[in-house]
Amino acid sequence: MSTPRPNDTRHRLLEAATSLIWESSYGAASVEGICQRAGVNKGSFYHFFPSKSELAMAALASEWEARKPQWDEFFSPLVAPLDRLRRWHERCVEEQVRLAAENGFVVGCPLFSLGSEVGTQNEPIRQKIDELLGFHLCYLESAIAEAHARQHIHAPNPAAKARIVLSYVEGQMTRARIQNDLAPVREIEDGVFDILGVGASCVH
Amino acid sequence: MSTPRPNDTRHRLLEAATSLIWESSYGAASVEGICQRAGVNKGSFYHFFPSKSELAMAALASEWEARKPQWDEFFSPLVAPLDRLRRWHERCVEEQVRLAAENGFVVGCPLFSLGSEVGTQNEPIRQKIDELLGFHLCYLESAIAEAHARQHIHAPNPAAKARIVLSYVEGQMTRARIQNDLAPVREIEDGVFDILGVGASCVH
DNA sequence: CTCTTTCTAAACCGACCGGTCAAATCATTT
DNA sequence: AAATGATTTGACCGGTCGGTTTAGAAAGAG
Repeated sequence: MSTPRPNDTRHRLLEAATSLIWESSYGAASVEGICQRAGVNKGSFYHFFPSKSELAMAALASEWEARKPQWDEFFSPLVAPLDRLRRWHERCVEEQVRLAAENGFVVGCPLFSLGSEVGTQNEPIRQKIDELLGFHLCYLESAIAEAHARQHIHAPNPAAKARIVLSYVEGQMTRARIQNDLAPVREIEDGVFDILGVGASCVH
Repeated sequence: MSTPRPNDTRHRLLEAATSLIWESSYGAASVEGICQRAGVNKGSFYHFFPSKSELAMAALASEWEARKPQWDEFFSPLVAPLDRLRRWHERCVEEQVRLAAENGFVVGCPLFSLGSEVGTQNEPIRQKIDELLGFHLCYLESAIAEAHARQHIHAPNPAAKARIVLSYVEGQMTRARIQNDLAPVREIEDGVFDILGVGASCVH
């Protein structure tokens, strides 16, 4: 009859951590602050997570788990390879616009922000982010390889091209955060297609 | 007769802050730690700088002041435009190799690391980094525009191309930090020339 | 030499940090 | 109803945070 809510507190903590770290930074997001946003006492925090860094890792894993289905959808083989990139970018812009409106400033990509912050300080988190970025790379490489196979673009080395595209995209996301301006996010699509050698007026 | 050393303490603080923030992060670099590395007491710190964030800004300004002559040299009009990029990249790799050996891990670009960490938290620092990244953009755009004018590459919109190259380069630098691997730094040159549409066996 | 300014030393501050704990409460099962 | 384990509470810990304070050393300037 009543709501089942299994592990509601744990879930709220994960969400609070995700949003707080995303908005500010790992160092600036205190355990106290995370608990406050989750409406939870600190004791409960340490009942579910052994430490702040373990929570961060769990939050990363949980975030990816929640996003993966959408990535699979965007990069579905049913979609033309270059359209996969278009839809994916479209979704990124939407999300950044929404978050910027909610928070008052552009937040960019949490993987890059968090990764470059704690990369030299916390090895487990570093590895986790490295793994997740590797997933991103896979999706990109797959689309690029298929676009090349169908001769939509010329990319004889899809893995190398995917690394270029990923670094460019993440660089733009981070520039957007640093400039506090959505423009770099919006121009990602043009930039990616420029990198892939697709004429601006080719499709769509 | 004795060493003149004007403002030696202030200078040591700037250097200590630069290296500590570069290696770890703004949040993780404490005032105490910075003073310790500089061999200075906290009282002296607050004699020269009103706050930690002001020190960070001064350190950024000082760093750029020290680096600018070299940038001007690398991007000198006497050098062929694409060679400017080559030498600049060469210097980046050297520096990252040295720092990685000194610190035990790849540090990447401090502007991006610091910028994405405090971008949403500290507006003055954000603006300062934005300004410095703007300088980088200018150097790149100039070289790209000239390479286009001399028909070494096709880049009818040098400003847009420069933004692509900068984001890619910074993205690779950050990936190097996150992966704790120098490979992304080393492949920047190939990536840049791929983006600029220069055939791999074109020059050099 | 003294006065004044610049700088350094070191103790000190309240706030907050990540993390702990024992007791209380809730939900299940028996 | 009793017992049991999972969950929640809020006070509490030592330590460190960014920053202040005050006394005095150094060093020119008159």
